Amino acid sequence: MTPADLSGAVLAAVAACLDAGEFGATVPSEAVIDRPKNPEHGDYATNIAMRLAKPAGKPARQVAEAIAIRLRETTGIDRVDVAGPGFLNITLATGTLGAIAKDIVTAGGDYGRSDTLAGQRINLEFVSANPTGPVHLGHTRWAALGDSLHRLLEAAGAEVASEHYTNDFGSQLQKFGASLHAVAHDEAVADDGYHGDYIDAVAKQLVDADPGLLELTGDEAVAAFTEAGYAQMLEGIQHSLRRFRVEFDVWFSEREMHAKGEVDAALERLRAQGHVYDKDGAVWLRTSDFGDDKDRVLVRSNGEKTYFAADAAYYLDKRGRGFTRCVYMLGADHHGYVGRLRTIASCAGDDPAETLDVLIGQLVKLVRDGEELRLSKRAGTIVTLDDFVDLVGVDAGRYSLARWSADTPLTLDIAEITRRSNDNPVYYVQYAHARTNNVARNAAEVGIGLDVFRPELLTSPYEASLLTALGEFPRVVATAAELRAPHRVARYLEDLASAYHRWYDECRIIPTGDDEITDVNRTRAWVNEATRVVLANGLELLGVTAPERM
RNA sequence: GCCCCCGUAGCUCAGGGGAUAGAGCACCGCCCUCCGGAGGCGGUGGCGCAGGUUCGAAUCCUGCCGGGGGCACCA
Repeated sequence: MTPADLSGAVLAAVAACLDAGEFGATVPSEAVIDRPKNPEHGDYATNIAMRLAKPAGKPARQVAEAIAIRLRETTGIDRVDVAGPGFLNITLATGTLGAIAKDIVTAGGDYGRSDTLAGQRINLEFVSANPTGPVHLGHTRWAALGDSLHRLLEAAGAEVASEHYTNDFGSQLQKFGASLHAVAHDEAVADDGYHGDYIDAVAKQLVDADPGLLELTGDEAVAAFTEAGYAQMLEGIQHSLRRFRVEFDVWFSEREMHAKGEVDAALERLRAQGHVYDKDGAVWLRTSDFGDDKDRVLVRSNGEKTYFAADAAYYLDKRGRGFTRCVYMLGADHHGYVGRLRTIASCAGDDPAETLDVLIGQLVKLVRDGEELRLSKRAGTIVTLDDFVDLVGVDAGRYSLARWSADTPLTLDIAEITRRSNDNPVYYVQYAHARTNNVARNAAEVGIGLDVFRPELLTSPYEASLLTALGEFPRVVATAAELRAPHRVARYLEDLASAYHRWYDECRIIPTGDDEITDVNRTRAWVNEATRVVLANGLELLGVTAPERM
């Protein structure tokens, strides 16, 4: 019996109470099923009686007693106790609880998938690194979280496209090209140009590949460096991300959007909807109508379209492609943009609460030997995605970034996240997975396979806590997707690994010495396999490998 | 001045109204006749402050204090 089944049973019991006139209320749409922290409180608990107490006009414990009487008649439920202010503490019959092991093994890679977000078409934009520099540590946090979220949303049944917006249009790219040009000619780079060490390296690479670049003069020369540098950086960005196991469905070019006239079309559309006006030679969007503190410029008096205009067009483009929801993952330094994105949506006639989801990620710091590794493009000591992967590896890197909520500033200690011991959550979880494989191999050698399954034999409290933990997985995936919080999956896997290790210590799959192999051992092999499945599925959602041996 | 995020153990952080607030690090201990000790068990120690909503608040609301980040005809 899964938590979802149990929820249904509880609601049925409530309905039976209402039919019998025990109290007046309506049947809620769902019953919240908790896993109590204290094992004395049963396998599961629900607070439904306390929620119904008010509409019923009766004390919660009285409501609970009435529900408990009905619930006790449910097949598979061993005990129902009313406790505290009106909790219903439920203990399942051992065979009922254990049955889930077989369900999980049968479902295999599909276990954890659901249709809770079915029908949603989600555009998920993240990283969107400017092609004027490498992918840095801030992007890397989003790369790990964004790619995991992509996997999570799909697992929850949504149709998802992950997208990287490449800002390959406008003055920044030109400044980048001018900087490369200057360095290649041993000239000083402008103060507002690009200065990192990588500029020297890229300029040298470009010239080595095409010495003719140095022969060009004037605007043509800068343009050539701009294009060659852009191509080089974009390829580098794509390579770095792929190495980090991050895949994008769409690489969106701002330049192409301009070329197709989409930005002009967007301006016209907004103008037709009455939100655009001209003042001081510039074109403005009346964002103040939607809560912004002042209006924003779309086209400057010199005729150049602002980044904001492109963003408006980009949003309209996404909606035009049929996405019902646009998720933006932005760094904390861009949070001022949230309001303006909402305004764009409002001006376009959308309800931002329905179509827009902006996630703000706080900064990441990397610490080694108690000292912060500096992240500063200007100083040329930028920490890049590639540096990060070189230092800690893809698995430890992805896991360490994905296990923390995006909205807290994060400090990672390199020594801590690369340690190969149980101190380190990524190895702790991976080791648990390797251990399930190892146990299965050893079990197979002595003739214990997945043939006999008698769940009523799984009577240990360690088994109960492992089995209820396994049963949580689909709900964890669904809520993590809904809250856009991949770290919940990581935390869950750590809990699961812990429950597994404890169970492994207490409940042997392979008998000791000359002890005979029994159906208990055979049934436990299913529990071991179910755990393997869930750990593998969970790690897959995080983009972390699940090794069979370590 | 206005806006956003964050204040939970000595440190890094989990806890989307529920029972005795958790994990790792650090510190102090314990467990290998037995499926991998990359494991298990135990101890020390905490919700910034003040109100409010609720049967019940770390969680929701308000104010204050502290930290971070934003408020361009830049991107």
